[in-house]
Amino acid sequence: MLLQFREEVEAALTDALGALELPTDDLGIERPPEDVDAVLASSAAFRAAEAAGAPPPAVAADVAERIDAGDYRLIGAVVTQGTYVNFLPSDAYYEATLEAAHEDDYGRLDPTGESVVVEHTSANPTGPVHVGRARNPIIGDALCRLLEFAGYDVDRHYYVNDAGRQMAVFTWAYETFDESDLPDPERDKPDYDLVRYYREGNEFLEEGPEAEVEAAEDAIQAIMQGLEDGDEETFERVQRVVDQVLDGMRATLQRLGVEFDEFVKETRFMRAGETDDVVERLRDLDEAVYEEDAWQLDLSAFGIDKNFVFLRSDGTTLYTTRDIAHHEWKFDEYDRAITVIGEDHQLTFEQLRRALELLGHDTDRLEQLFYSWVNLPGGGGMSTREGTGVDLDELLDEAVARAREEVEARMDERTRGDLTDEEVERIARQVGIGAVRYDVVAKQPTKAITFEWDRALDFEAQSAPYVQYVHARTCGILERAESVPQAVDADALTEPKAHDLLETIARFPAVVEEAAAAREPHAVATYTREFAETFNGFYRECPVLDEDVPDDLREARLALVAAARHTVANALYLLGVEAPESM
RNA sequence: GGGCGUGUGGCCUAGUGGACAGGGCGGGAGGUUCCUAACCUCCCGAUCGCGGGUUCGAACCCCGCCACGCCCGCCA
Repeated sequence: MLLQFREEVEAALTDALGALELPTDDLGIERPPEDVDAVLASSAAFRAAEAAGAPPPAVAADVAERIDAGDYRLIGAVVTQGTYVNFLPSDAYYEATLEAAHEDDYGRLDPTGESVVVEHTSANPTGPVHVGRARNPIIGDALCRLLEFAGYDVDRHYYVNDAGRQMAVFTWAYETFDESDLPDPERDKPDYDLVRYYREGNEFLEEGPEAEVEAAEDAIQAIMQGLEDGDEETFERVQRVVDQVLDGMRATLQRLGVEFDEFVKETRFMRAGETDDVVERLRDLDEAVYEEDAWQLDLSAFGIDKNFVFLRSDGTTLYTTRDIAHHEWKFDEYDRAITVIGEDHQLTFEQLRRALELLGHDTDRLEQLFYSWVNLPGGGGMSTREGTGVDLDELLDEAVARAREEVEARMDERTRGDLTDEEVERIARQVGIGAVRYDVVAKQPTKAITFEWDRALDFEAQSAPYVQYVHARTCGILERAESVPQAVDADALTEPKAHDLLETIARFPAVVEEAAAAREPHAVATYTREFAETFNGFYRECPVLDEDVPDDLREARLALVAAARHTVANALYLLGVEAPESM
């Protein structure tokens, strides 16, 4: 309802400033500090003071004077506080909020008619997903949920790098080494099984006897050439490895609640000839240069000193060359393309963007969301090839185990019956996985983070369980009440804490709109925290089911709790954090 | 050396031009015969990396510097 309130405030301010012959280009609408009793405020008087030839507070008073709250449905009163013009809500504002949030899908915005493909994760199918990469699926999936909720038509893609040198090495290693020479897999999953060959192969290439390494390089080269030439048998050999590893990785991502609409393989753009076509067109560009037997693009006009090599001297293409074909396909199929990608790919992505621009594409349709790496304490990075780091499976196991301990520790203090084993397991899973996702999604992606068990799995305040607990509380109340009233009178809700809660609920659709527009899922996490705090304030001061509560008040408070439940459930959904009905 | 990013109490973090910088962790003091205490209340604690500039007003914009991260491969 805040969105509608804002529209009224805009209209009111525009009219008032216009009537006073003051500029209306910057209305200065903002959200006031917590202790100010207004939904929105305007700081326009600061800037209008000079034009008005009067001190700012006097201008604010004039503006407020000009606005008749009675002309508006949602604005209850307009008051000044110093230079600020504050807009207070009407009874109808609370009424309308309660009514809107009665719906299960409260906060969902109207379809925009715009299609967008979000590519995220896209980790090379070389082995188990580790924590260093875990930011990508978590941020990417939250972004997808957010955009979809905000009315976009979203497709989720995982781009599979199945054609690079890495995969050629992997395929060669898989076909060359014998399982009996490898260590036992860390888990009974195909990605853990196969990564042993990949690691063994890389080690061999680095430290093996020179002559044998040379022979291996020939074999690897043959695989790459086979892919480039569209050789079916080579494709199948590589796919045998790729598909197995991918199955394992997909299973891990599924534990996190992350799923995709499509796994797009880069070989697809080689088989049908799109990549060759891209090479042709790049070669025809004025910026194309042929140096040291390789075709390159001179991007110095864009401030990129490093030449972008798009065709190796051996005639094979590079990752980014294939990615150009991939993105041309995205441009054909979707209105917008967003890629969630590690900051270490910034230069490559810039080269991709510029190349696409030179090929005549409108690259404003291409967006990227960079996140920085997760490091290990002590400064080490995580590498699949070297086998360093913490596997995502390991993190999730540990998270659930710690959550289980927490649930069991709280069993003794429970005032309401024991939990069954299934319930303990369900809560542990929801809380453990939720804590991991929340911890990652709540932070700005550009900030570097260092992985620490205790911090990642802290179930105290400002974590998923804190918010999940609020959801469980709403469910607890509603379950006991048995029925939620259909039509209620919001006028019965007079306490400040009830109004605070309604105002916070009213903000939700605006939070969705702004977070989606800015591509900032973490803003939703910030909101859930504020929401939980506000709900707990209401919970403390406004009993719902107490015998002393009169019927009409009880009904109104029940409706408010139902509205709160829909809001927090949807907010958690956007973050990919499950909303337990009890915990 | 160049490019991109980050710098907010002891630690983590929100806040991209406006009302005393908001939370959490930690430390201290309290709260439950009452809808789930994974909760709440109060207290302790900040030269918003440093220096300049723009502005009525700067954590936020501009310039310089410092620190840290990432990139600068015919890898992905």
